[in-house]
Amino acid sequence: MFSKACEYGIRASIFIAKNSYDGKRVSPKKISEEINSPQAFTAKILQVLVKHDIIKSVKGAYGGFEIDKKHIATIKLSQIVEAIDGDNIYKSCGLGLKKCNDKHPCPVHDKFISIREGLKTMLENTNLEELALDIKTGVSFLKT
Amino acid sequence: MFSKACEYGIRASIFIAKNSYDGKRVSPKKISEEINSPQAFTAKILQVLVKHDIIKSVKGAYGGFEIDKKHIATIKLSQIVEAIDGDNIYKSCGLGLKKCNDKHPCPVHDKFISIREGLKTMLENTNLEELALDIKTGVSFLKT
DNA sequence: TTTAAATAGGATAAATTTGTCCGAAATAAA
DNA sequence: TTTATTTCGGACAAATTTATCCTATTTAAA
Ligand code: FES
Ligand code: FES
Repeated sequence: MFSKACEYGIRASIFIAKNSYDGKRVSPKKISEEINSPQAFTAKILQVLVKHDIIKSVKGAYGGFEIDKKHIATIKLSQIVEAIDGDNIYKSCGLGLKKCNDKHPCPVHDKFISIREGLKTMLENTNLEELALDIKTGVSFLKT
Repeated sequence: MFSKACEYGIRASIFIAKNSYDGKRVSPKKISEEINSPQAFTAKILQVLVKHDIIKSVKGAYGGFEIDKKHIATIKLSQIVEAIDGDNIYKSCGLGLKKCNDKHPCPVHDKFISIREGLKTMLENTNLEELALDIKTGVSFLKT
C-alpha cells in the first residue's frame, strides 16, 4: 500500500509527536530504535518531512526532532503520505493506465475509485494527535 | 497499490477472457500489444496465471492463451491478485509492523482494516465476465 | 517424419527502492 | 574560542522489482 519510506515516516512522526507533548526532542537513533527501522534510512526520511514543514529539526548539541505542540493536531496523515509517496495513491489508475479518467476508464475504474476515495478520506480525517495519544495510553504500538 | 506485474496480469486476463468469448486464443505478443505492456515480462506473468489454473495455455502451432468460457464468470479479481502479489494486501499492517494484530495494533489499525476489508470485498465480488463484457461493449479500456 | 509456430524457462540486465557510510555544517555549553 | 554533539547532504551499496534475450520443449499441419 505505502512504501517502506512512508511507513517509517508515519511511525516516526507519531513517535516525535508523542515526545513533543512531553517537551522532549528525539534523535534519529532513538526514533529508529523505538519504531524499529533502519537508522540512516529513517534519517533521510526525516529530512523530507522537515523540508515539507511537517516536523522541525534543531541542529547542534541538544538538538533533535520535534513538532510544535499546537501544530500536532493539525497535521493530517494525508500530508505525510503525500510528502513521501506523492499523490499517486490518490490519483493513479488501479490497473496502471497512464491516466485515471472518467471518460476513458479502465475496467475497474468505478469500483476502484470508491476504495481510493475511502482511503483518501480516512487519511485526510486522521491527525497526528489522536494517533500519538493512543501510543501514550498504550492502546496502540509502533513496533513488533 | 498493486505491483506492475499484477496490473499487467489483470489486464491480460480480461483481454484473454474477452477473446475466449469469441473462441479465439491469443499470443503474448498480441496481448502485450492490446494492453500496452512489455511482451516478455507479460509472458512471464501469464505463466504464473497458468500455474494457478486461472488461464489455460496451449503449446505449439495454433496455440495460445485462453480461458474456458464456462470458467470466466467464476474467476474473481481476488484470485488473480493473490496469484501474483500474494495475500499481503489482505493481511499486512498499513504501517509495516511484522504482524497486523487486534491484540497489538498499530495506531491506524482500525481505520486501515476497514479500508483493506473494503478492497478485499471488492476484489472478491468482481469477476472476469463483467470486466470483459465492458471491454467488449466499449464501456471501458485496457490501454492508454 | 519434417517443419513451422507457439509456450516454457533460465540467465541476465536495467531500473527503482531500500539501506549504509562518512564528512560538512550548525549549535550550545564549557 | 574551543569542543562535543547533532542534523544535513552526497556518494555509494544492496535488495527487489521490472524487463529483456535466448534456447528448449511442445504441438499441429504439411
Ligand atoms: S482508469 Fe483505472 S482506476 Fe480510473
Ligand atoms: S496492525 Fe497495523 S493495520 Fe493492523
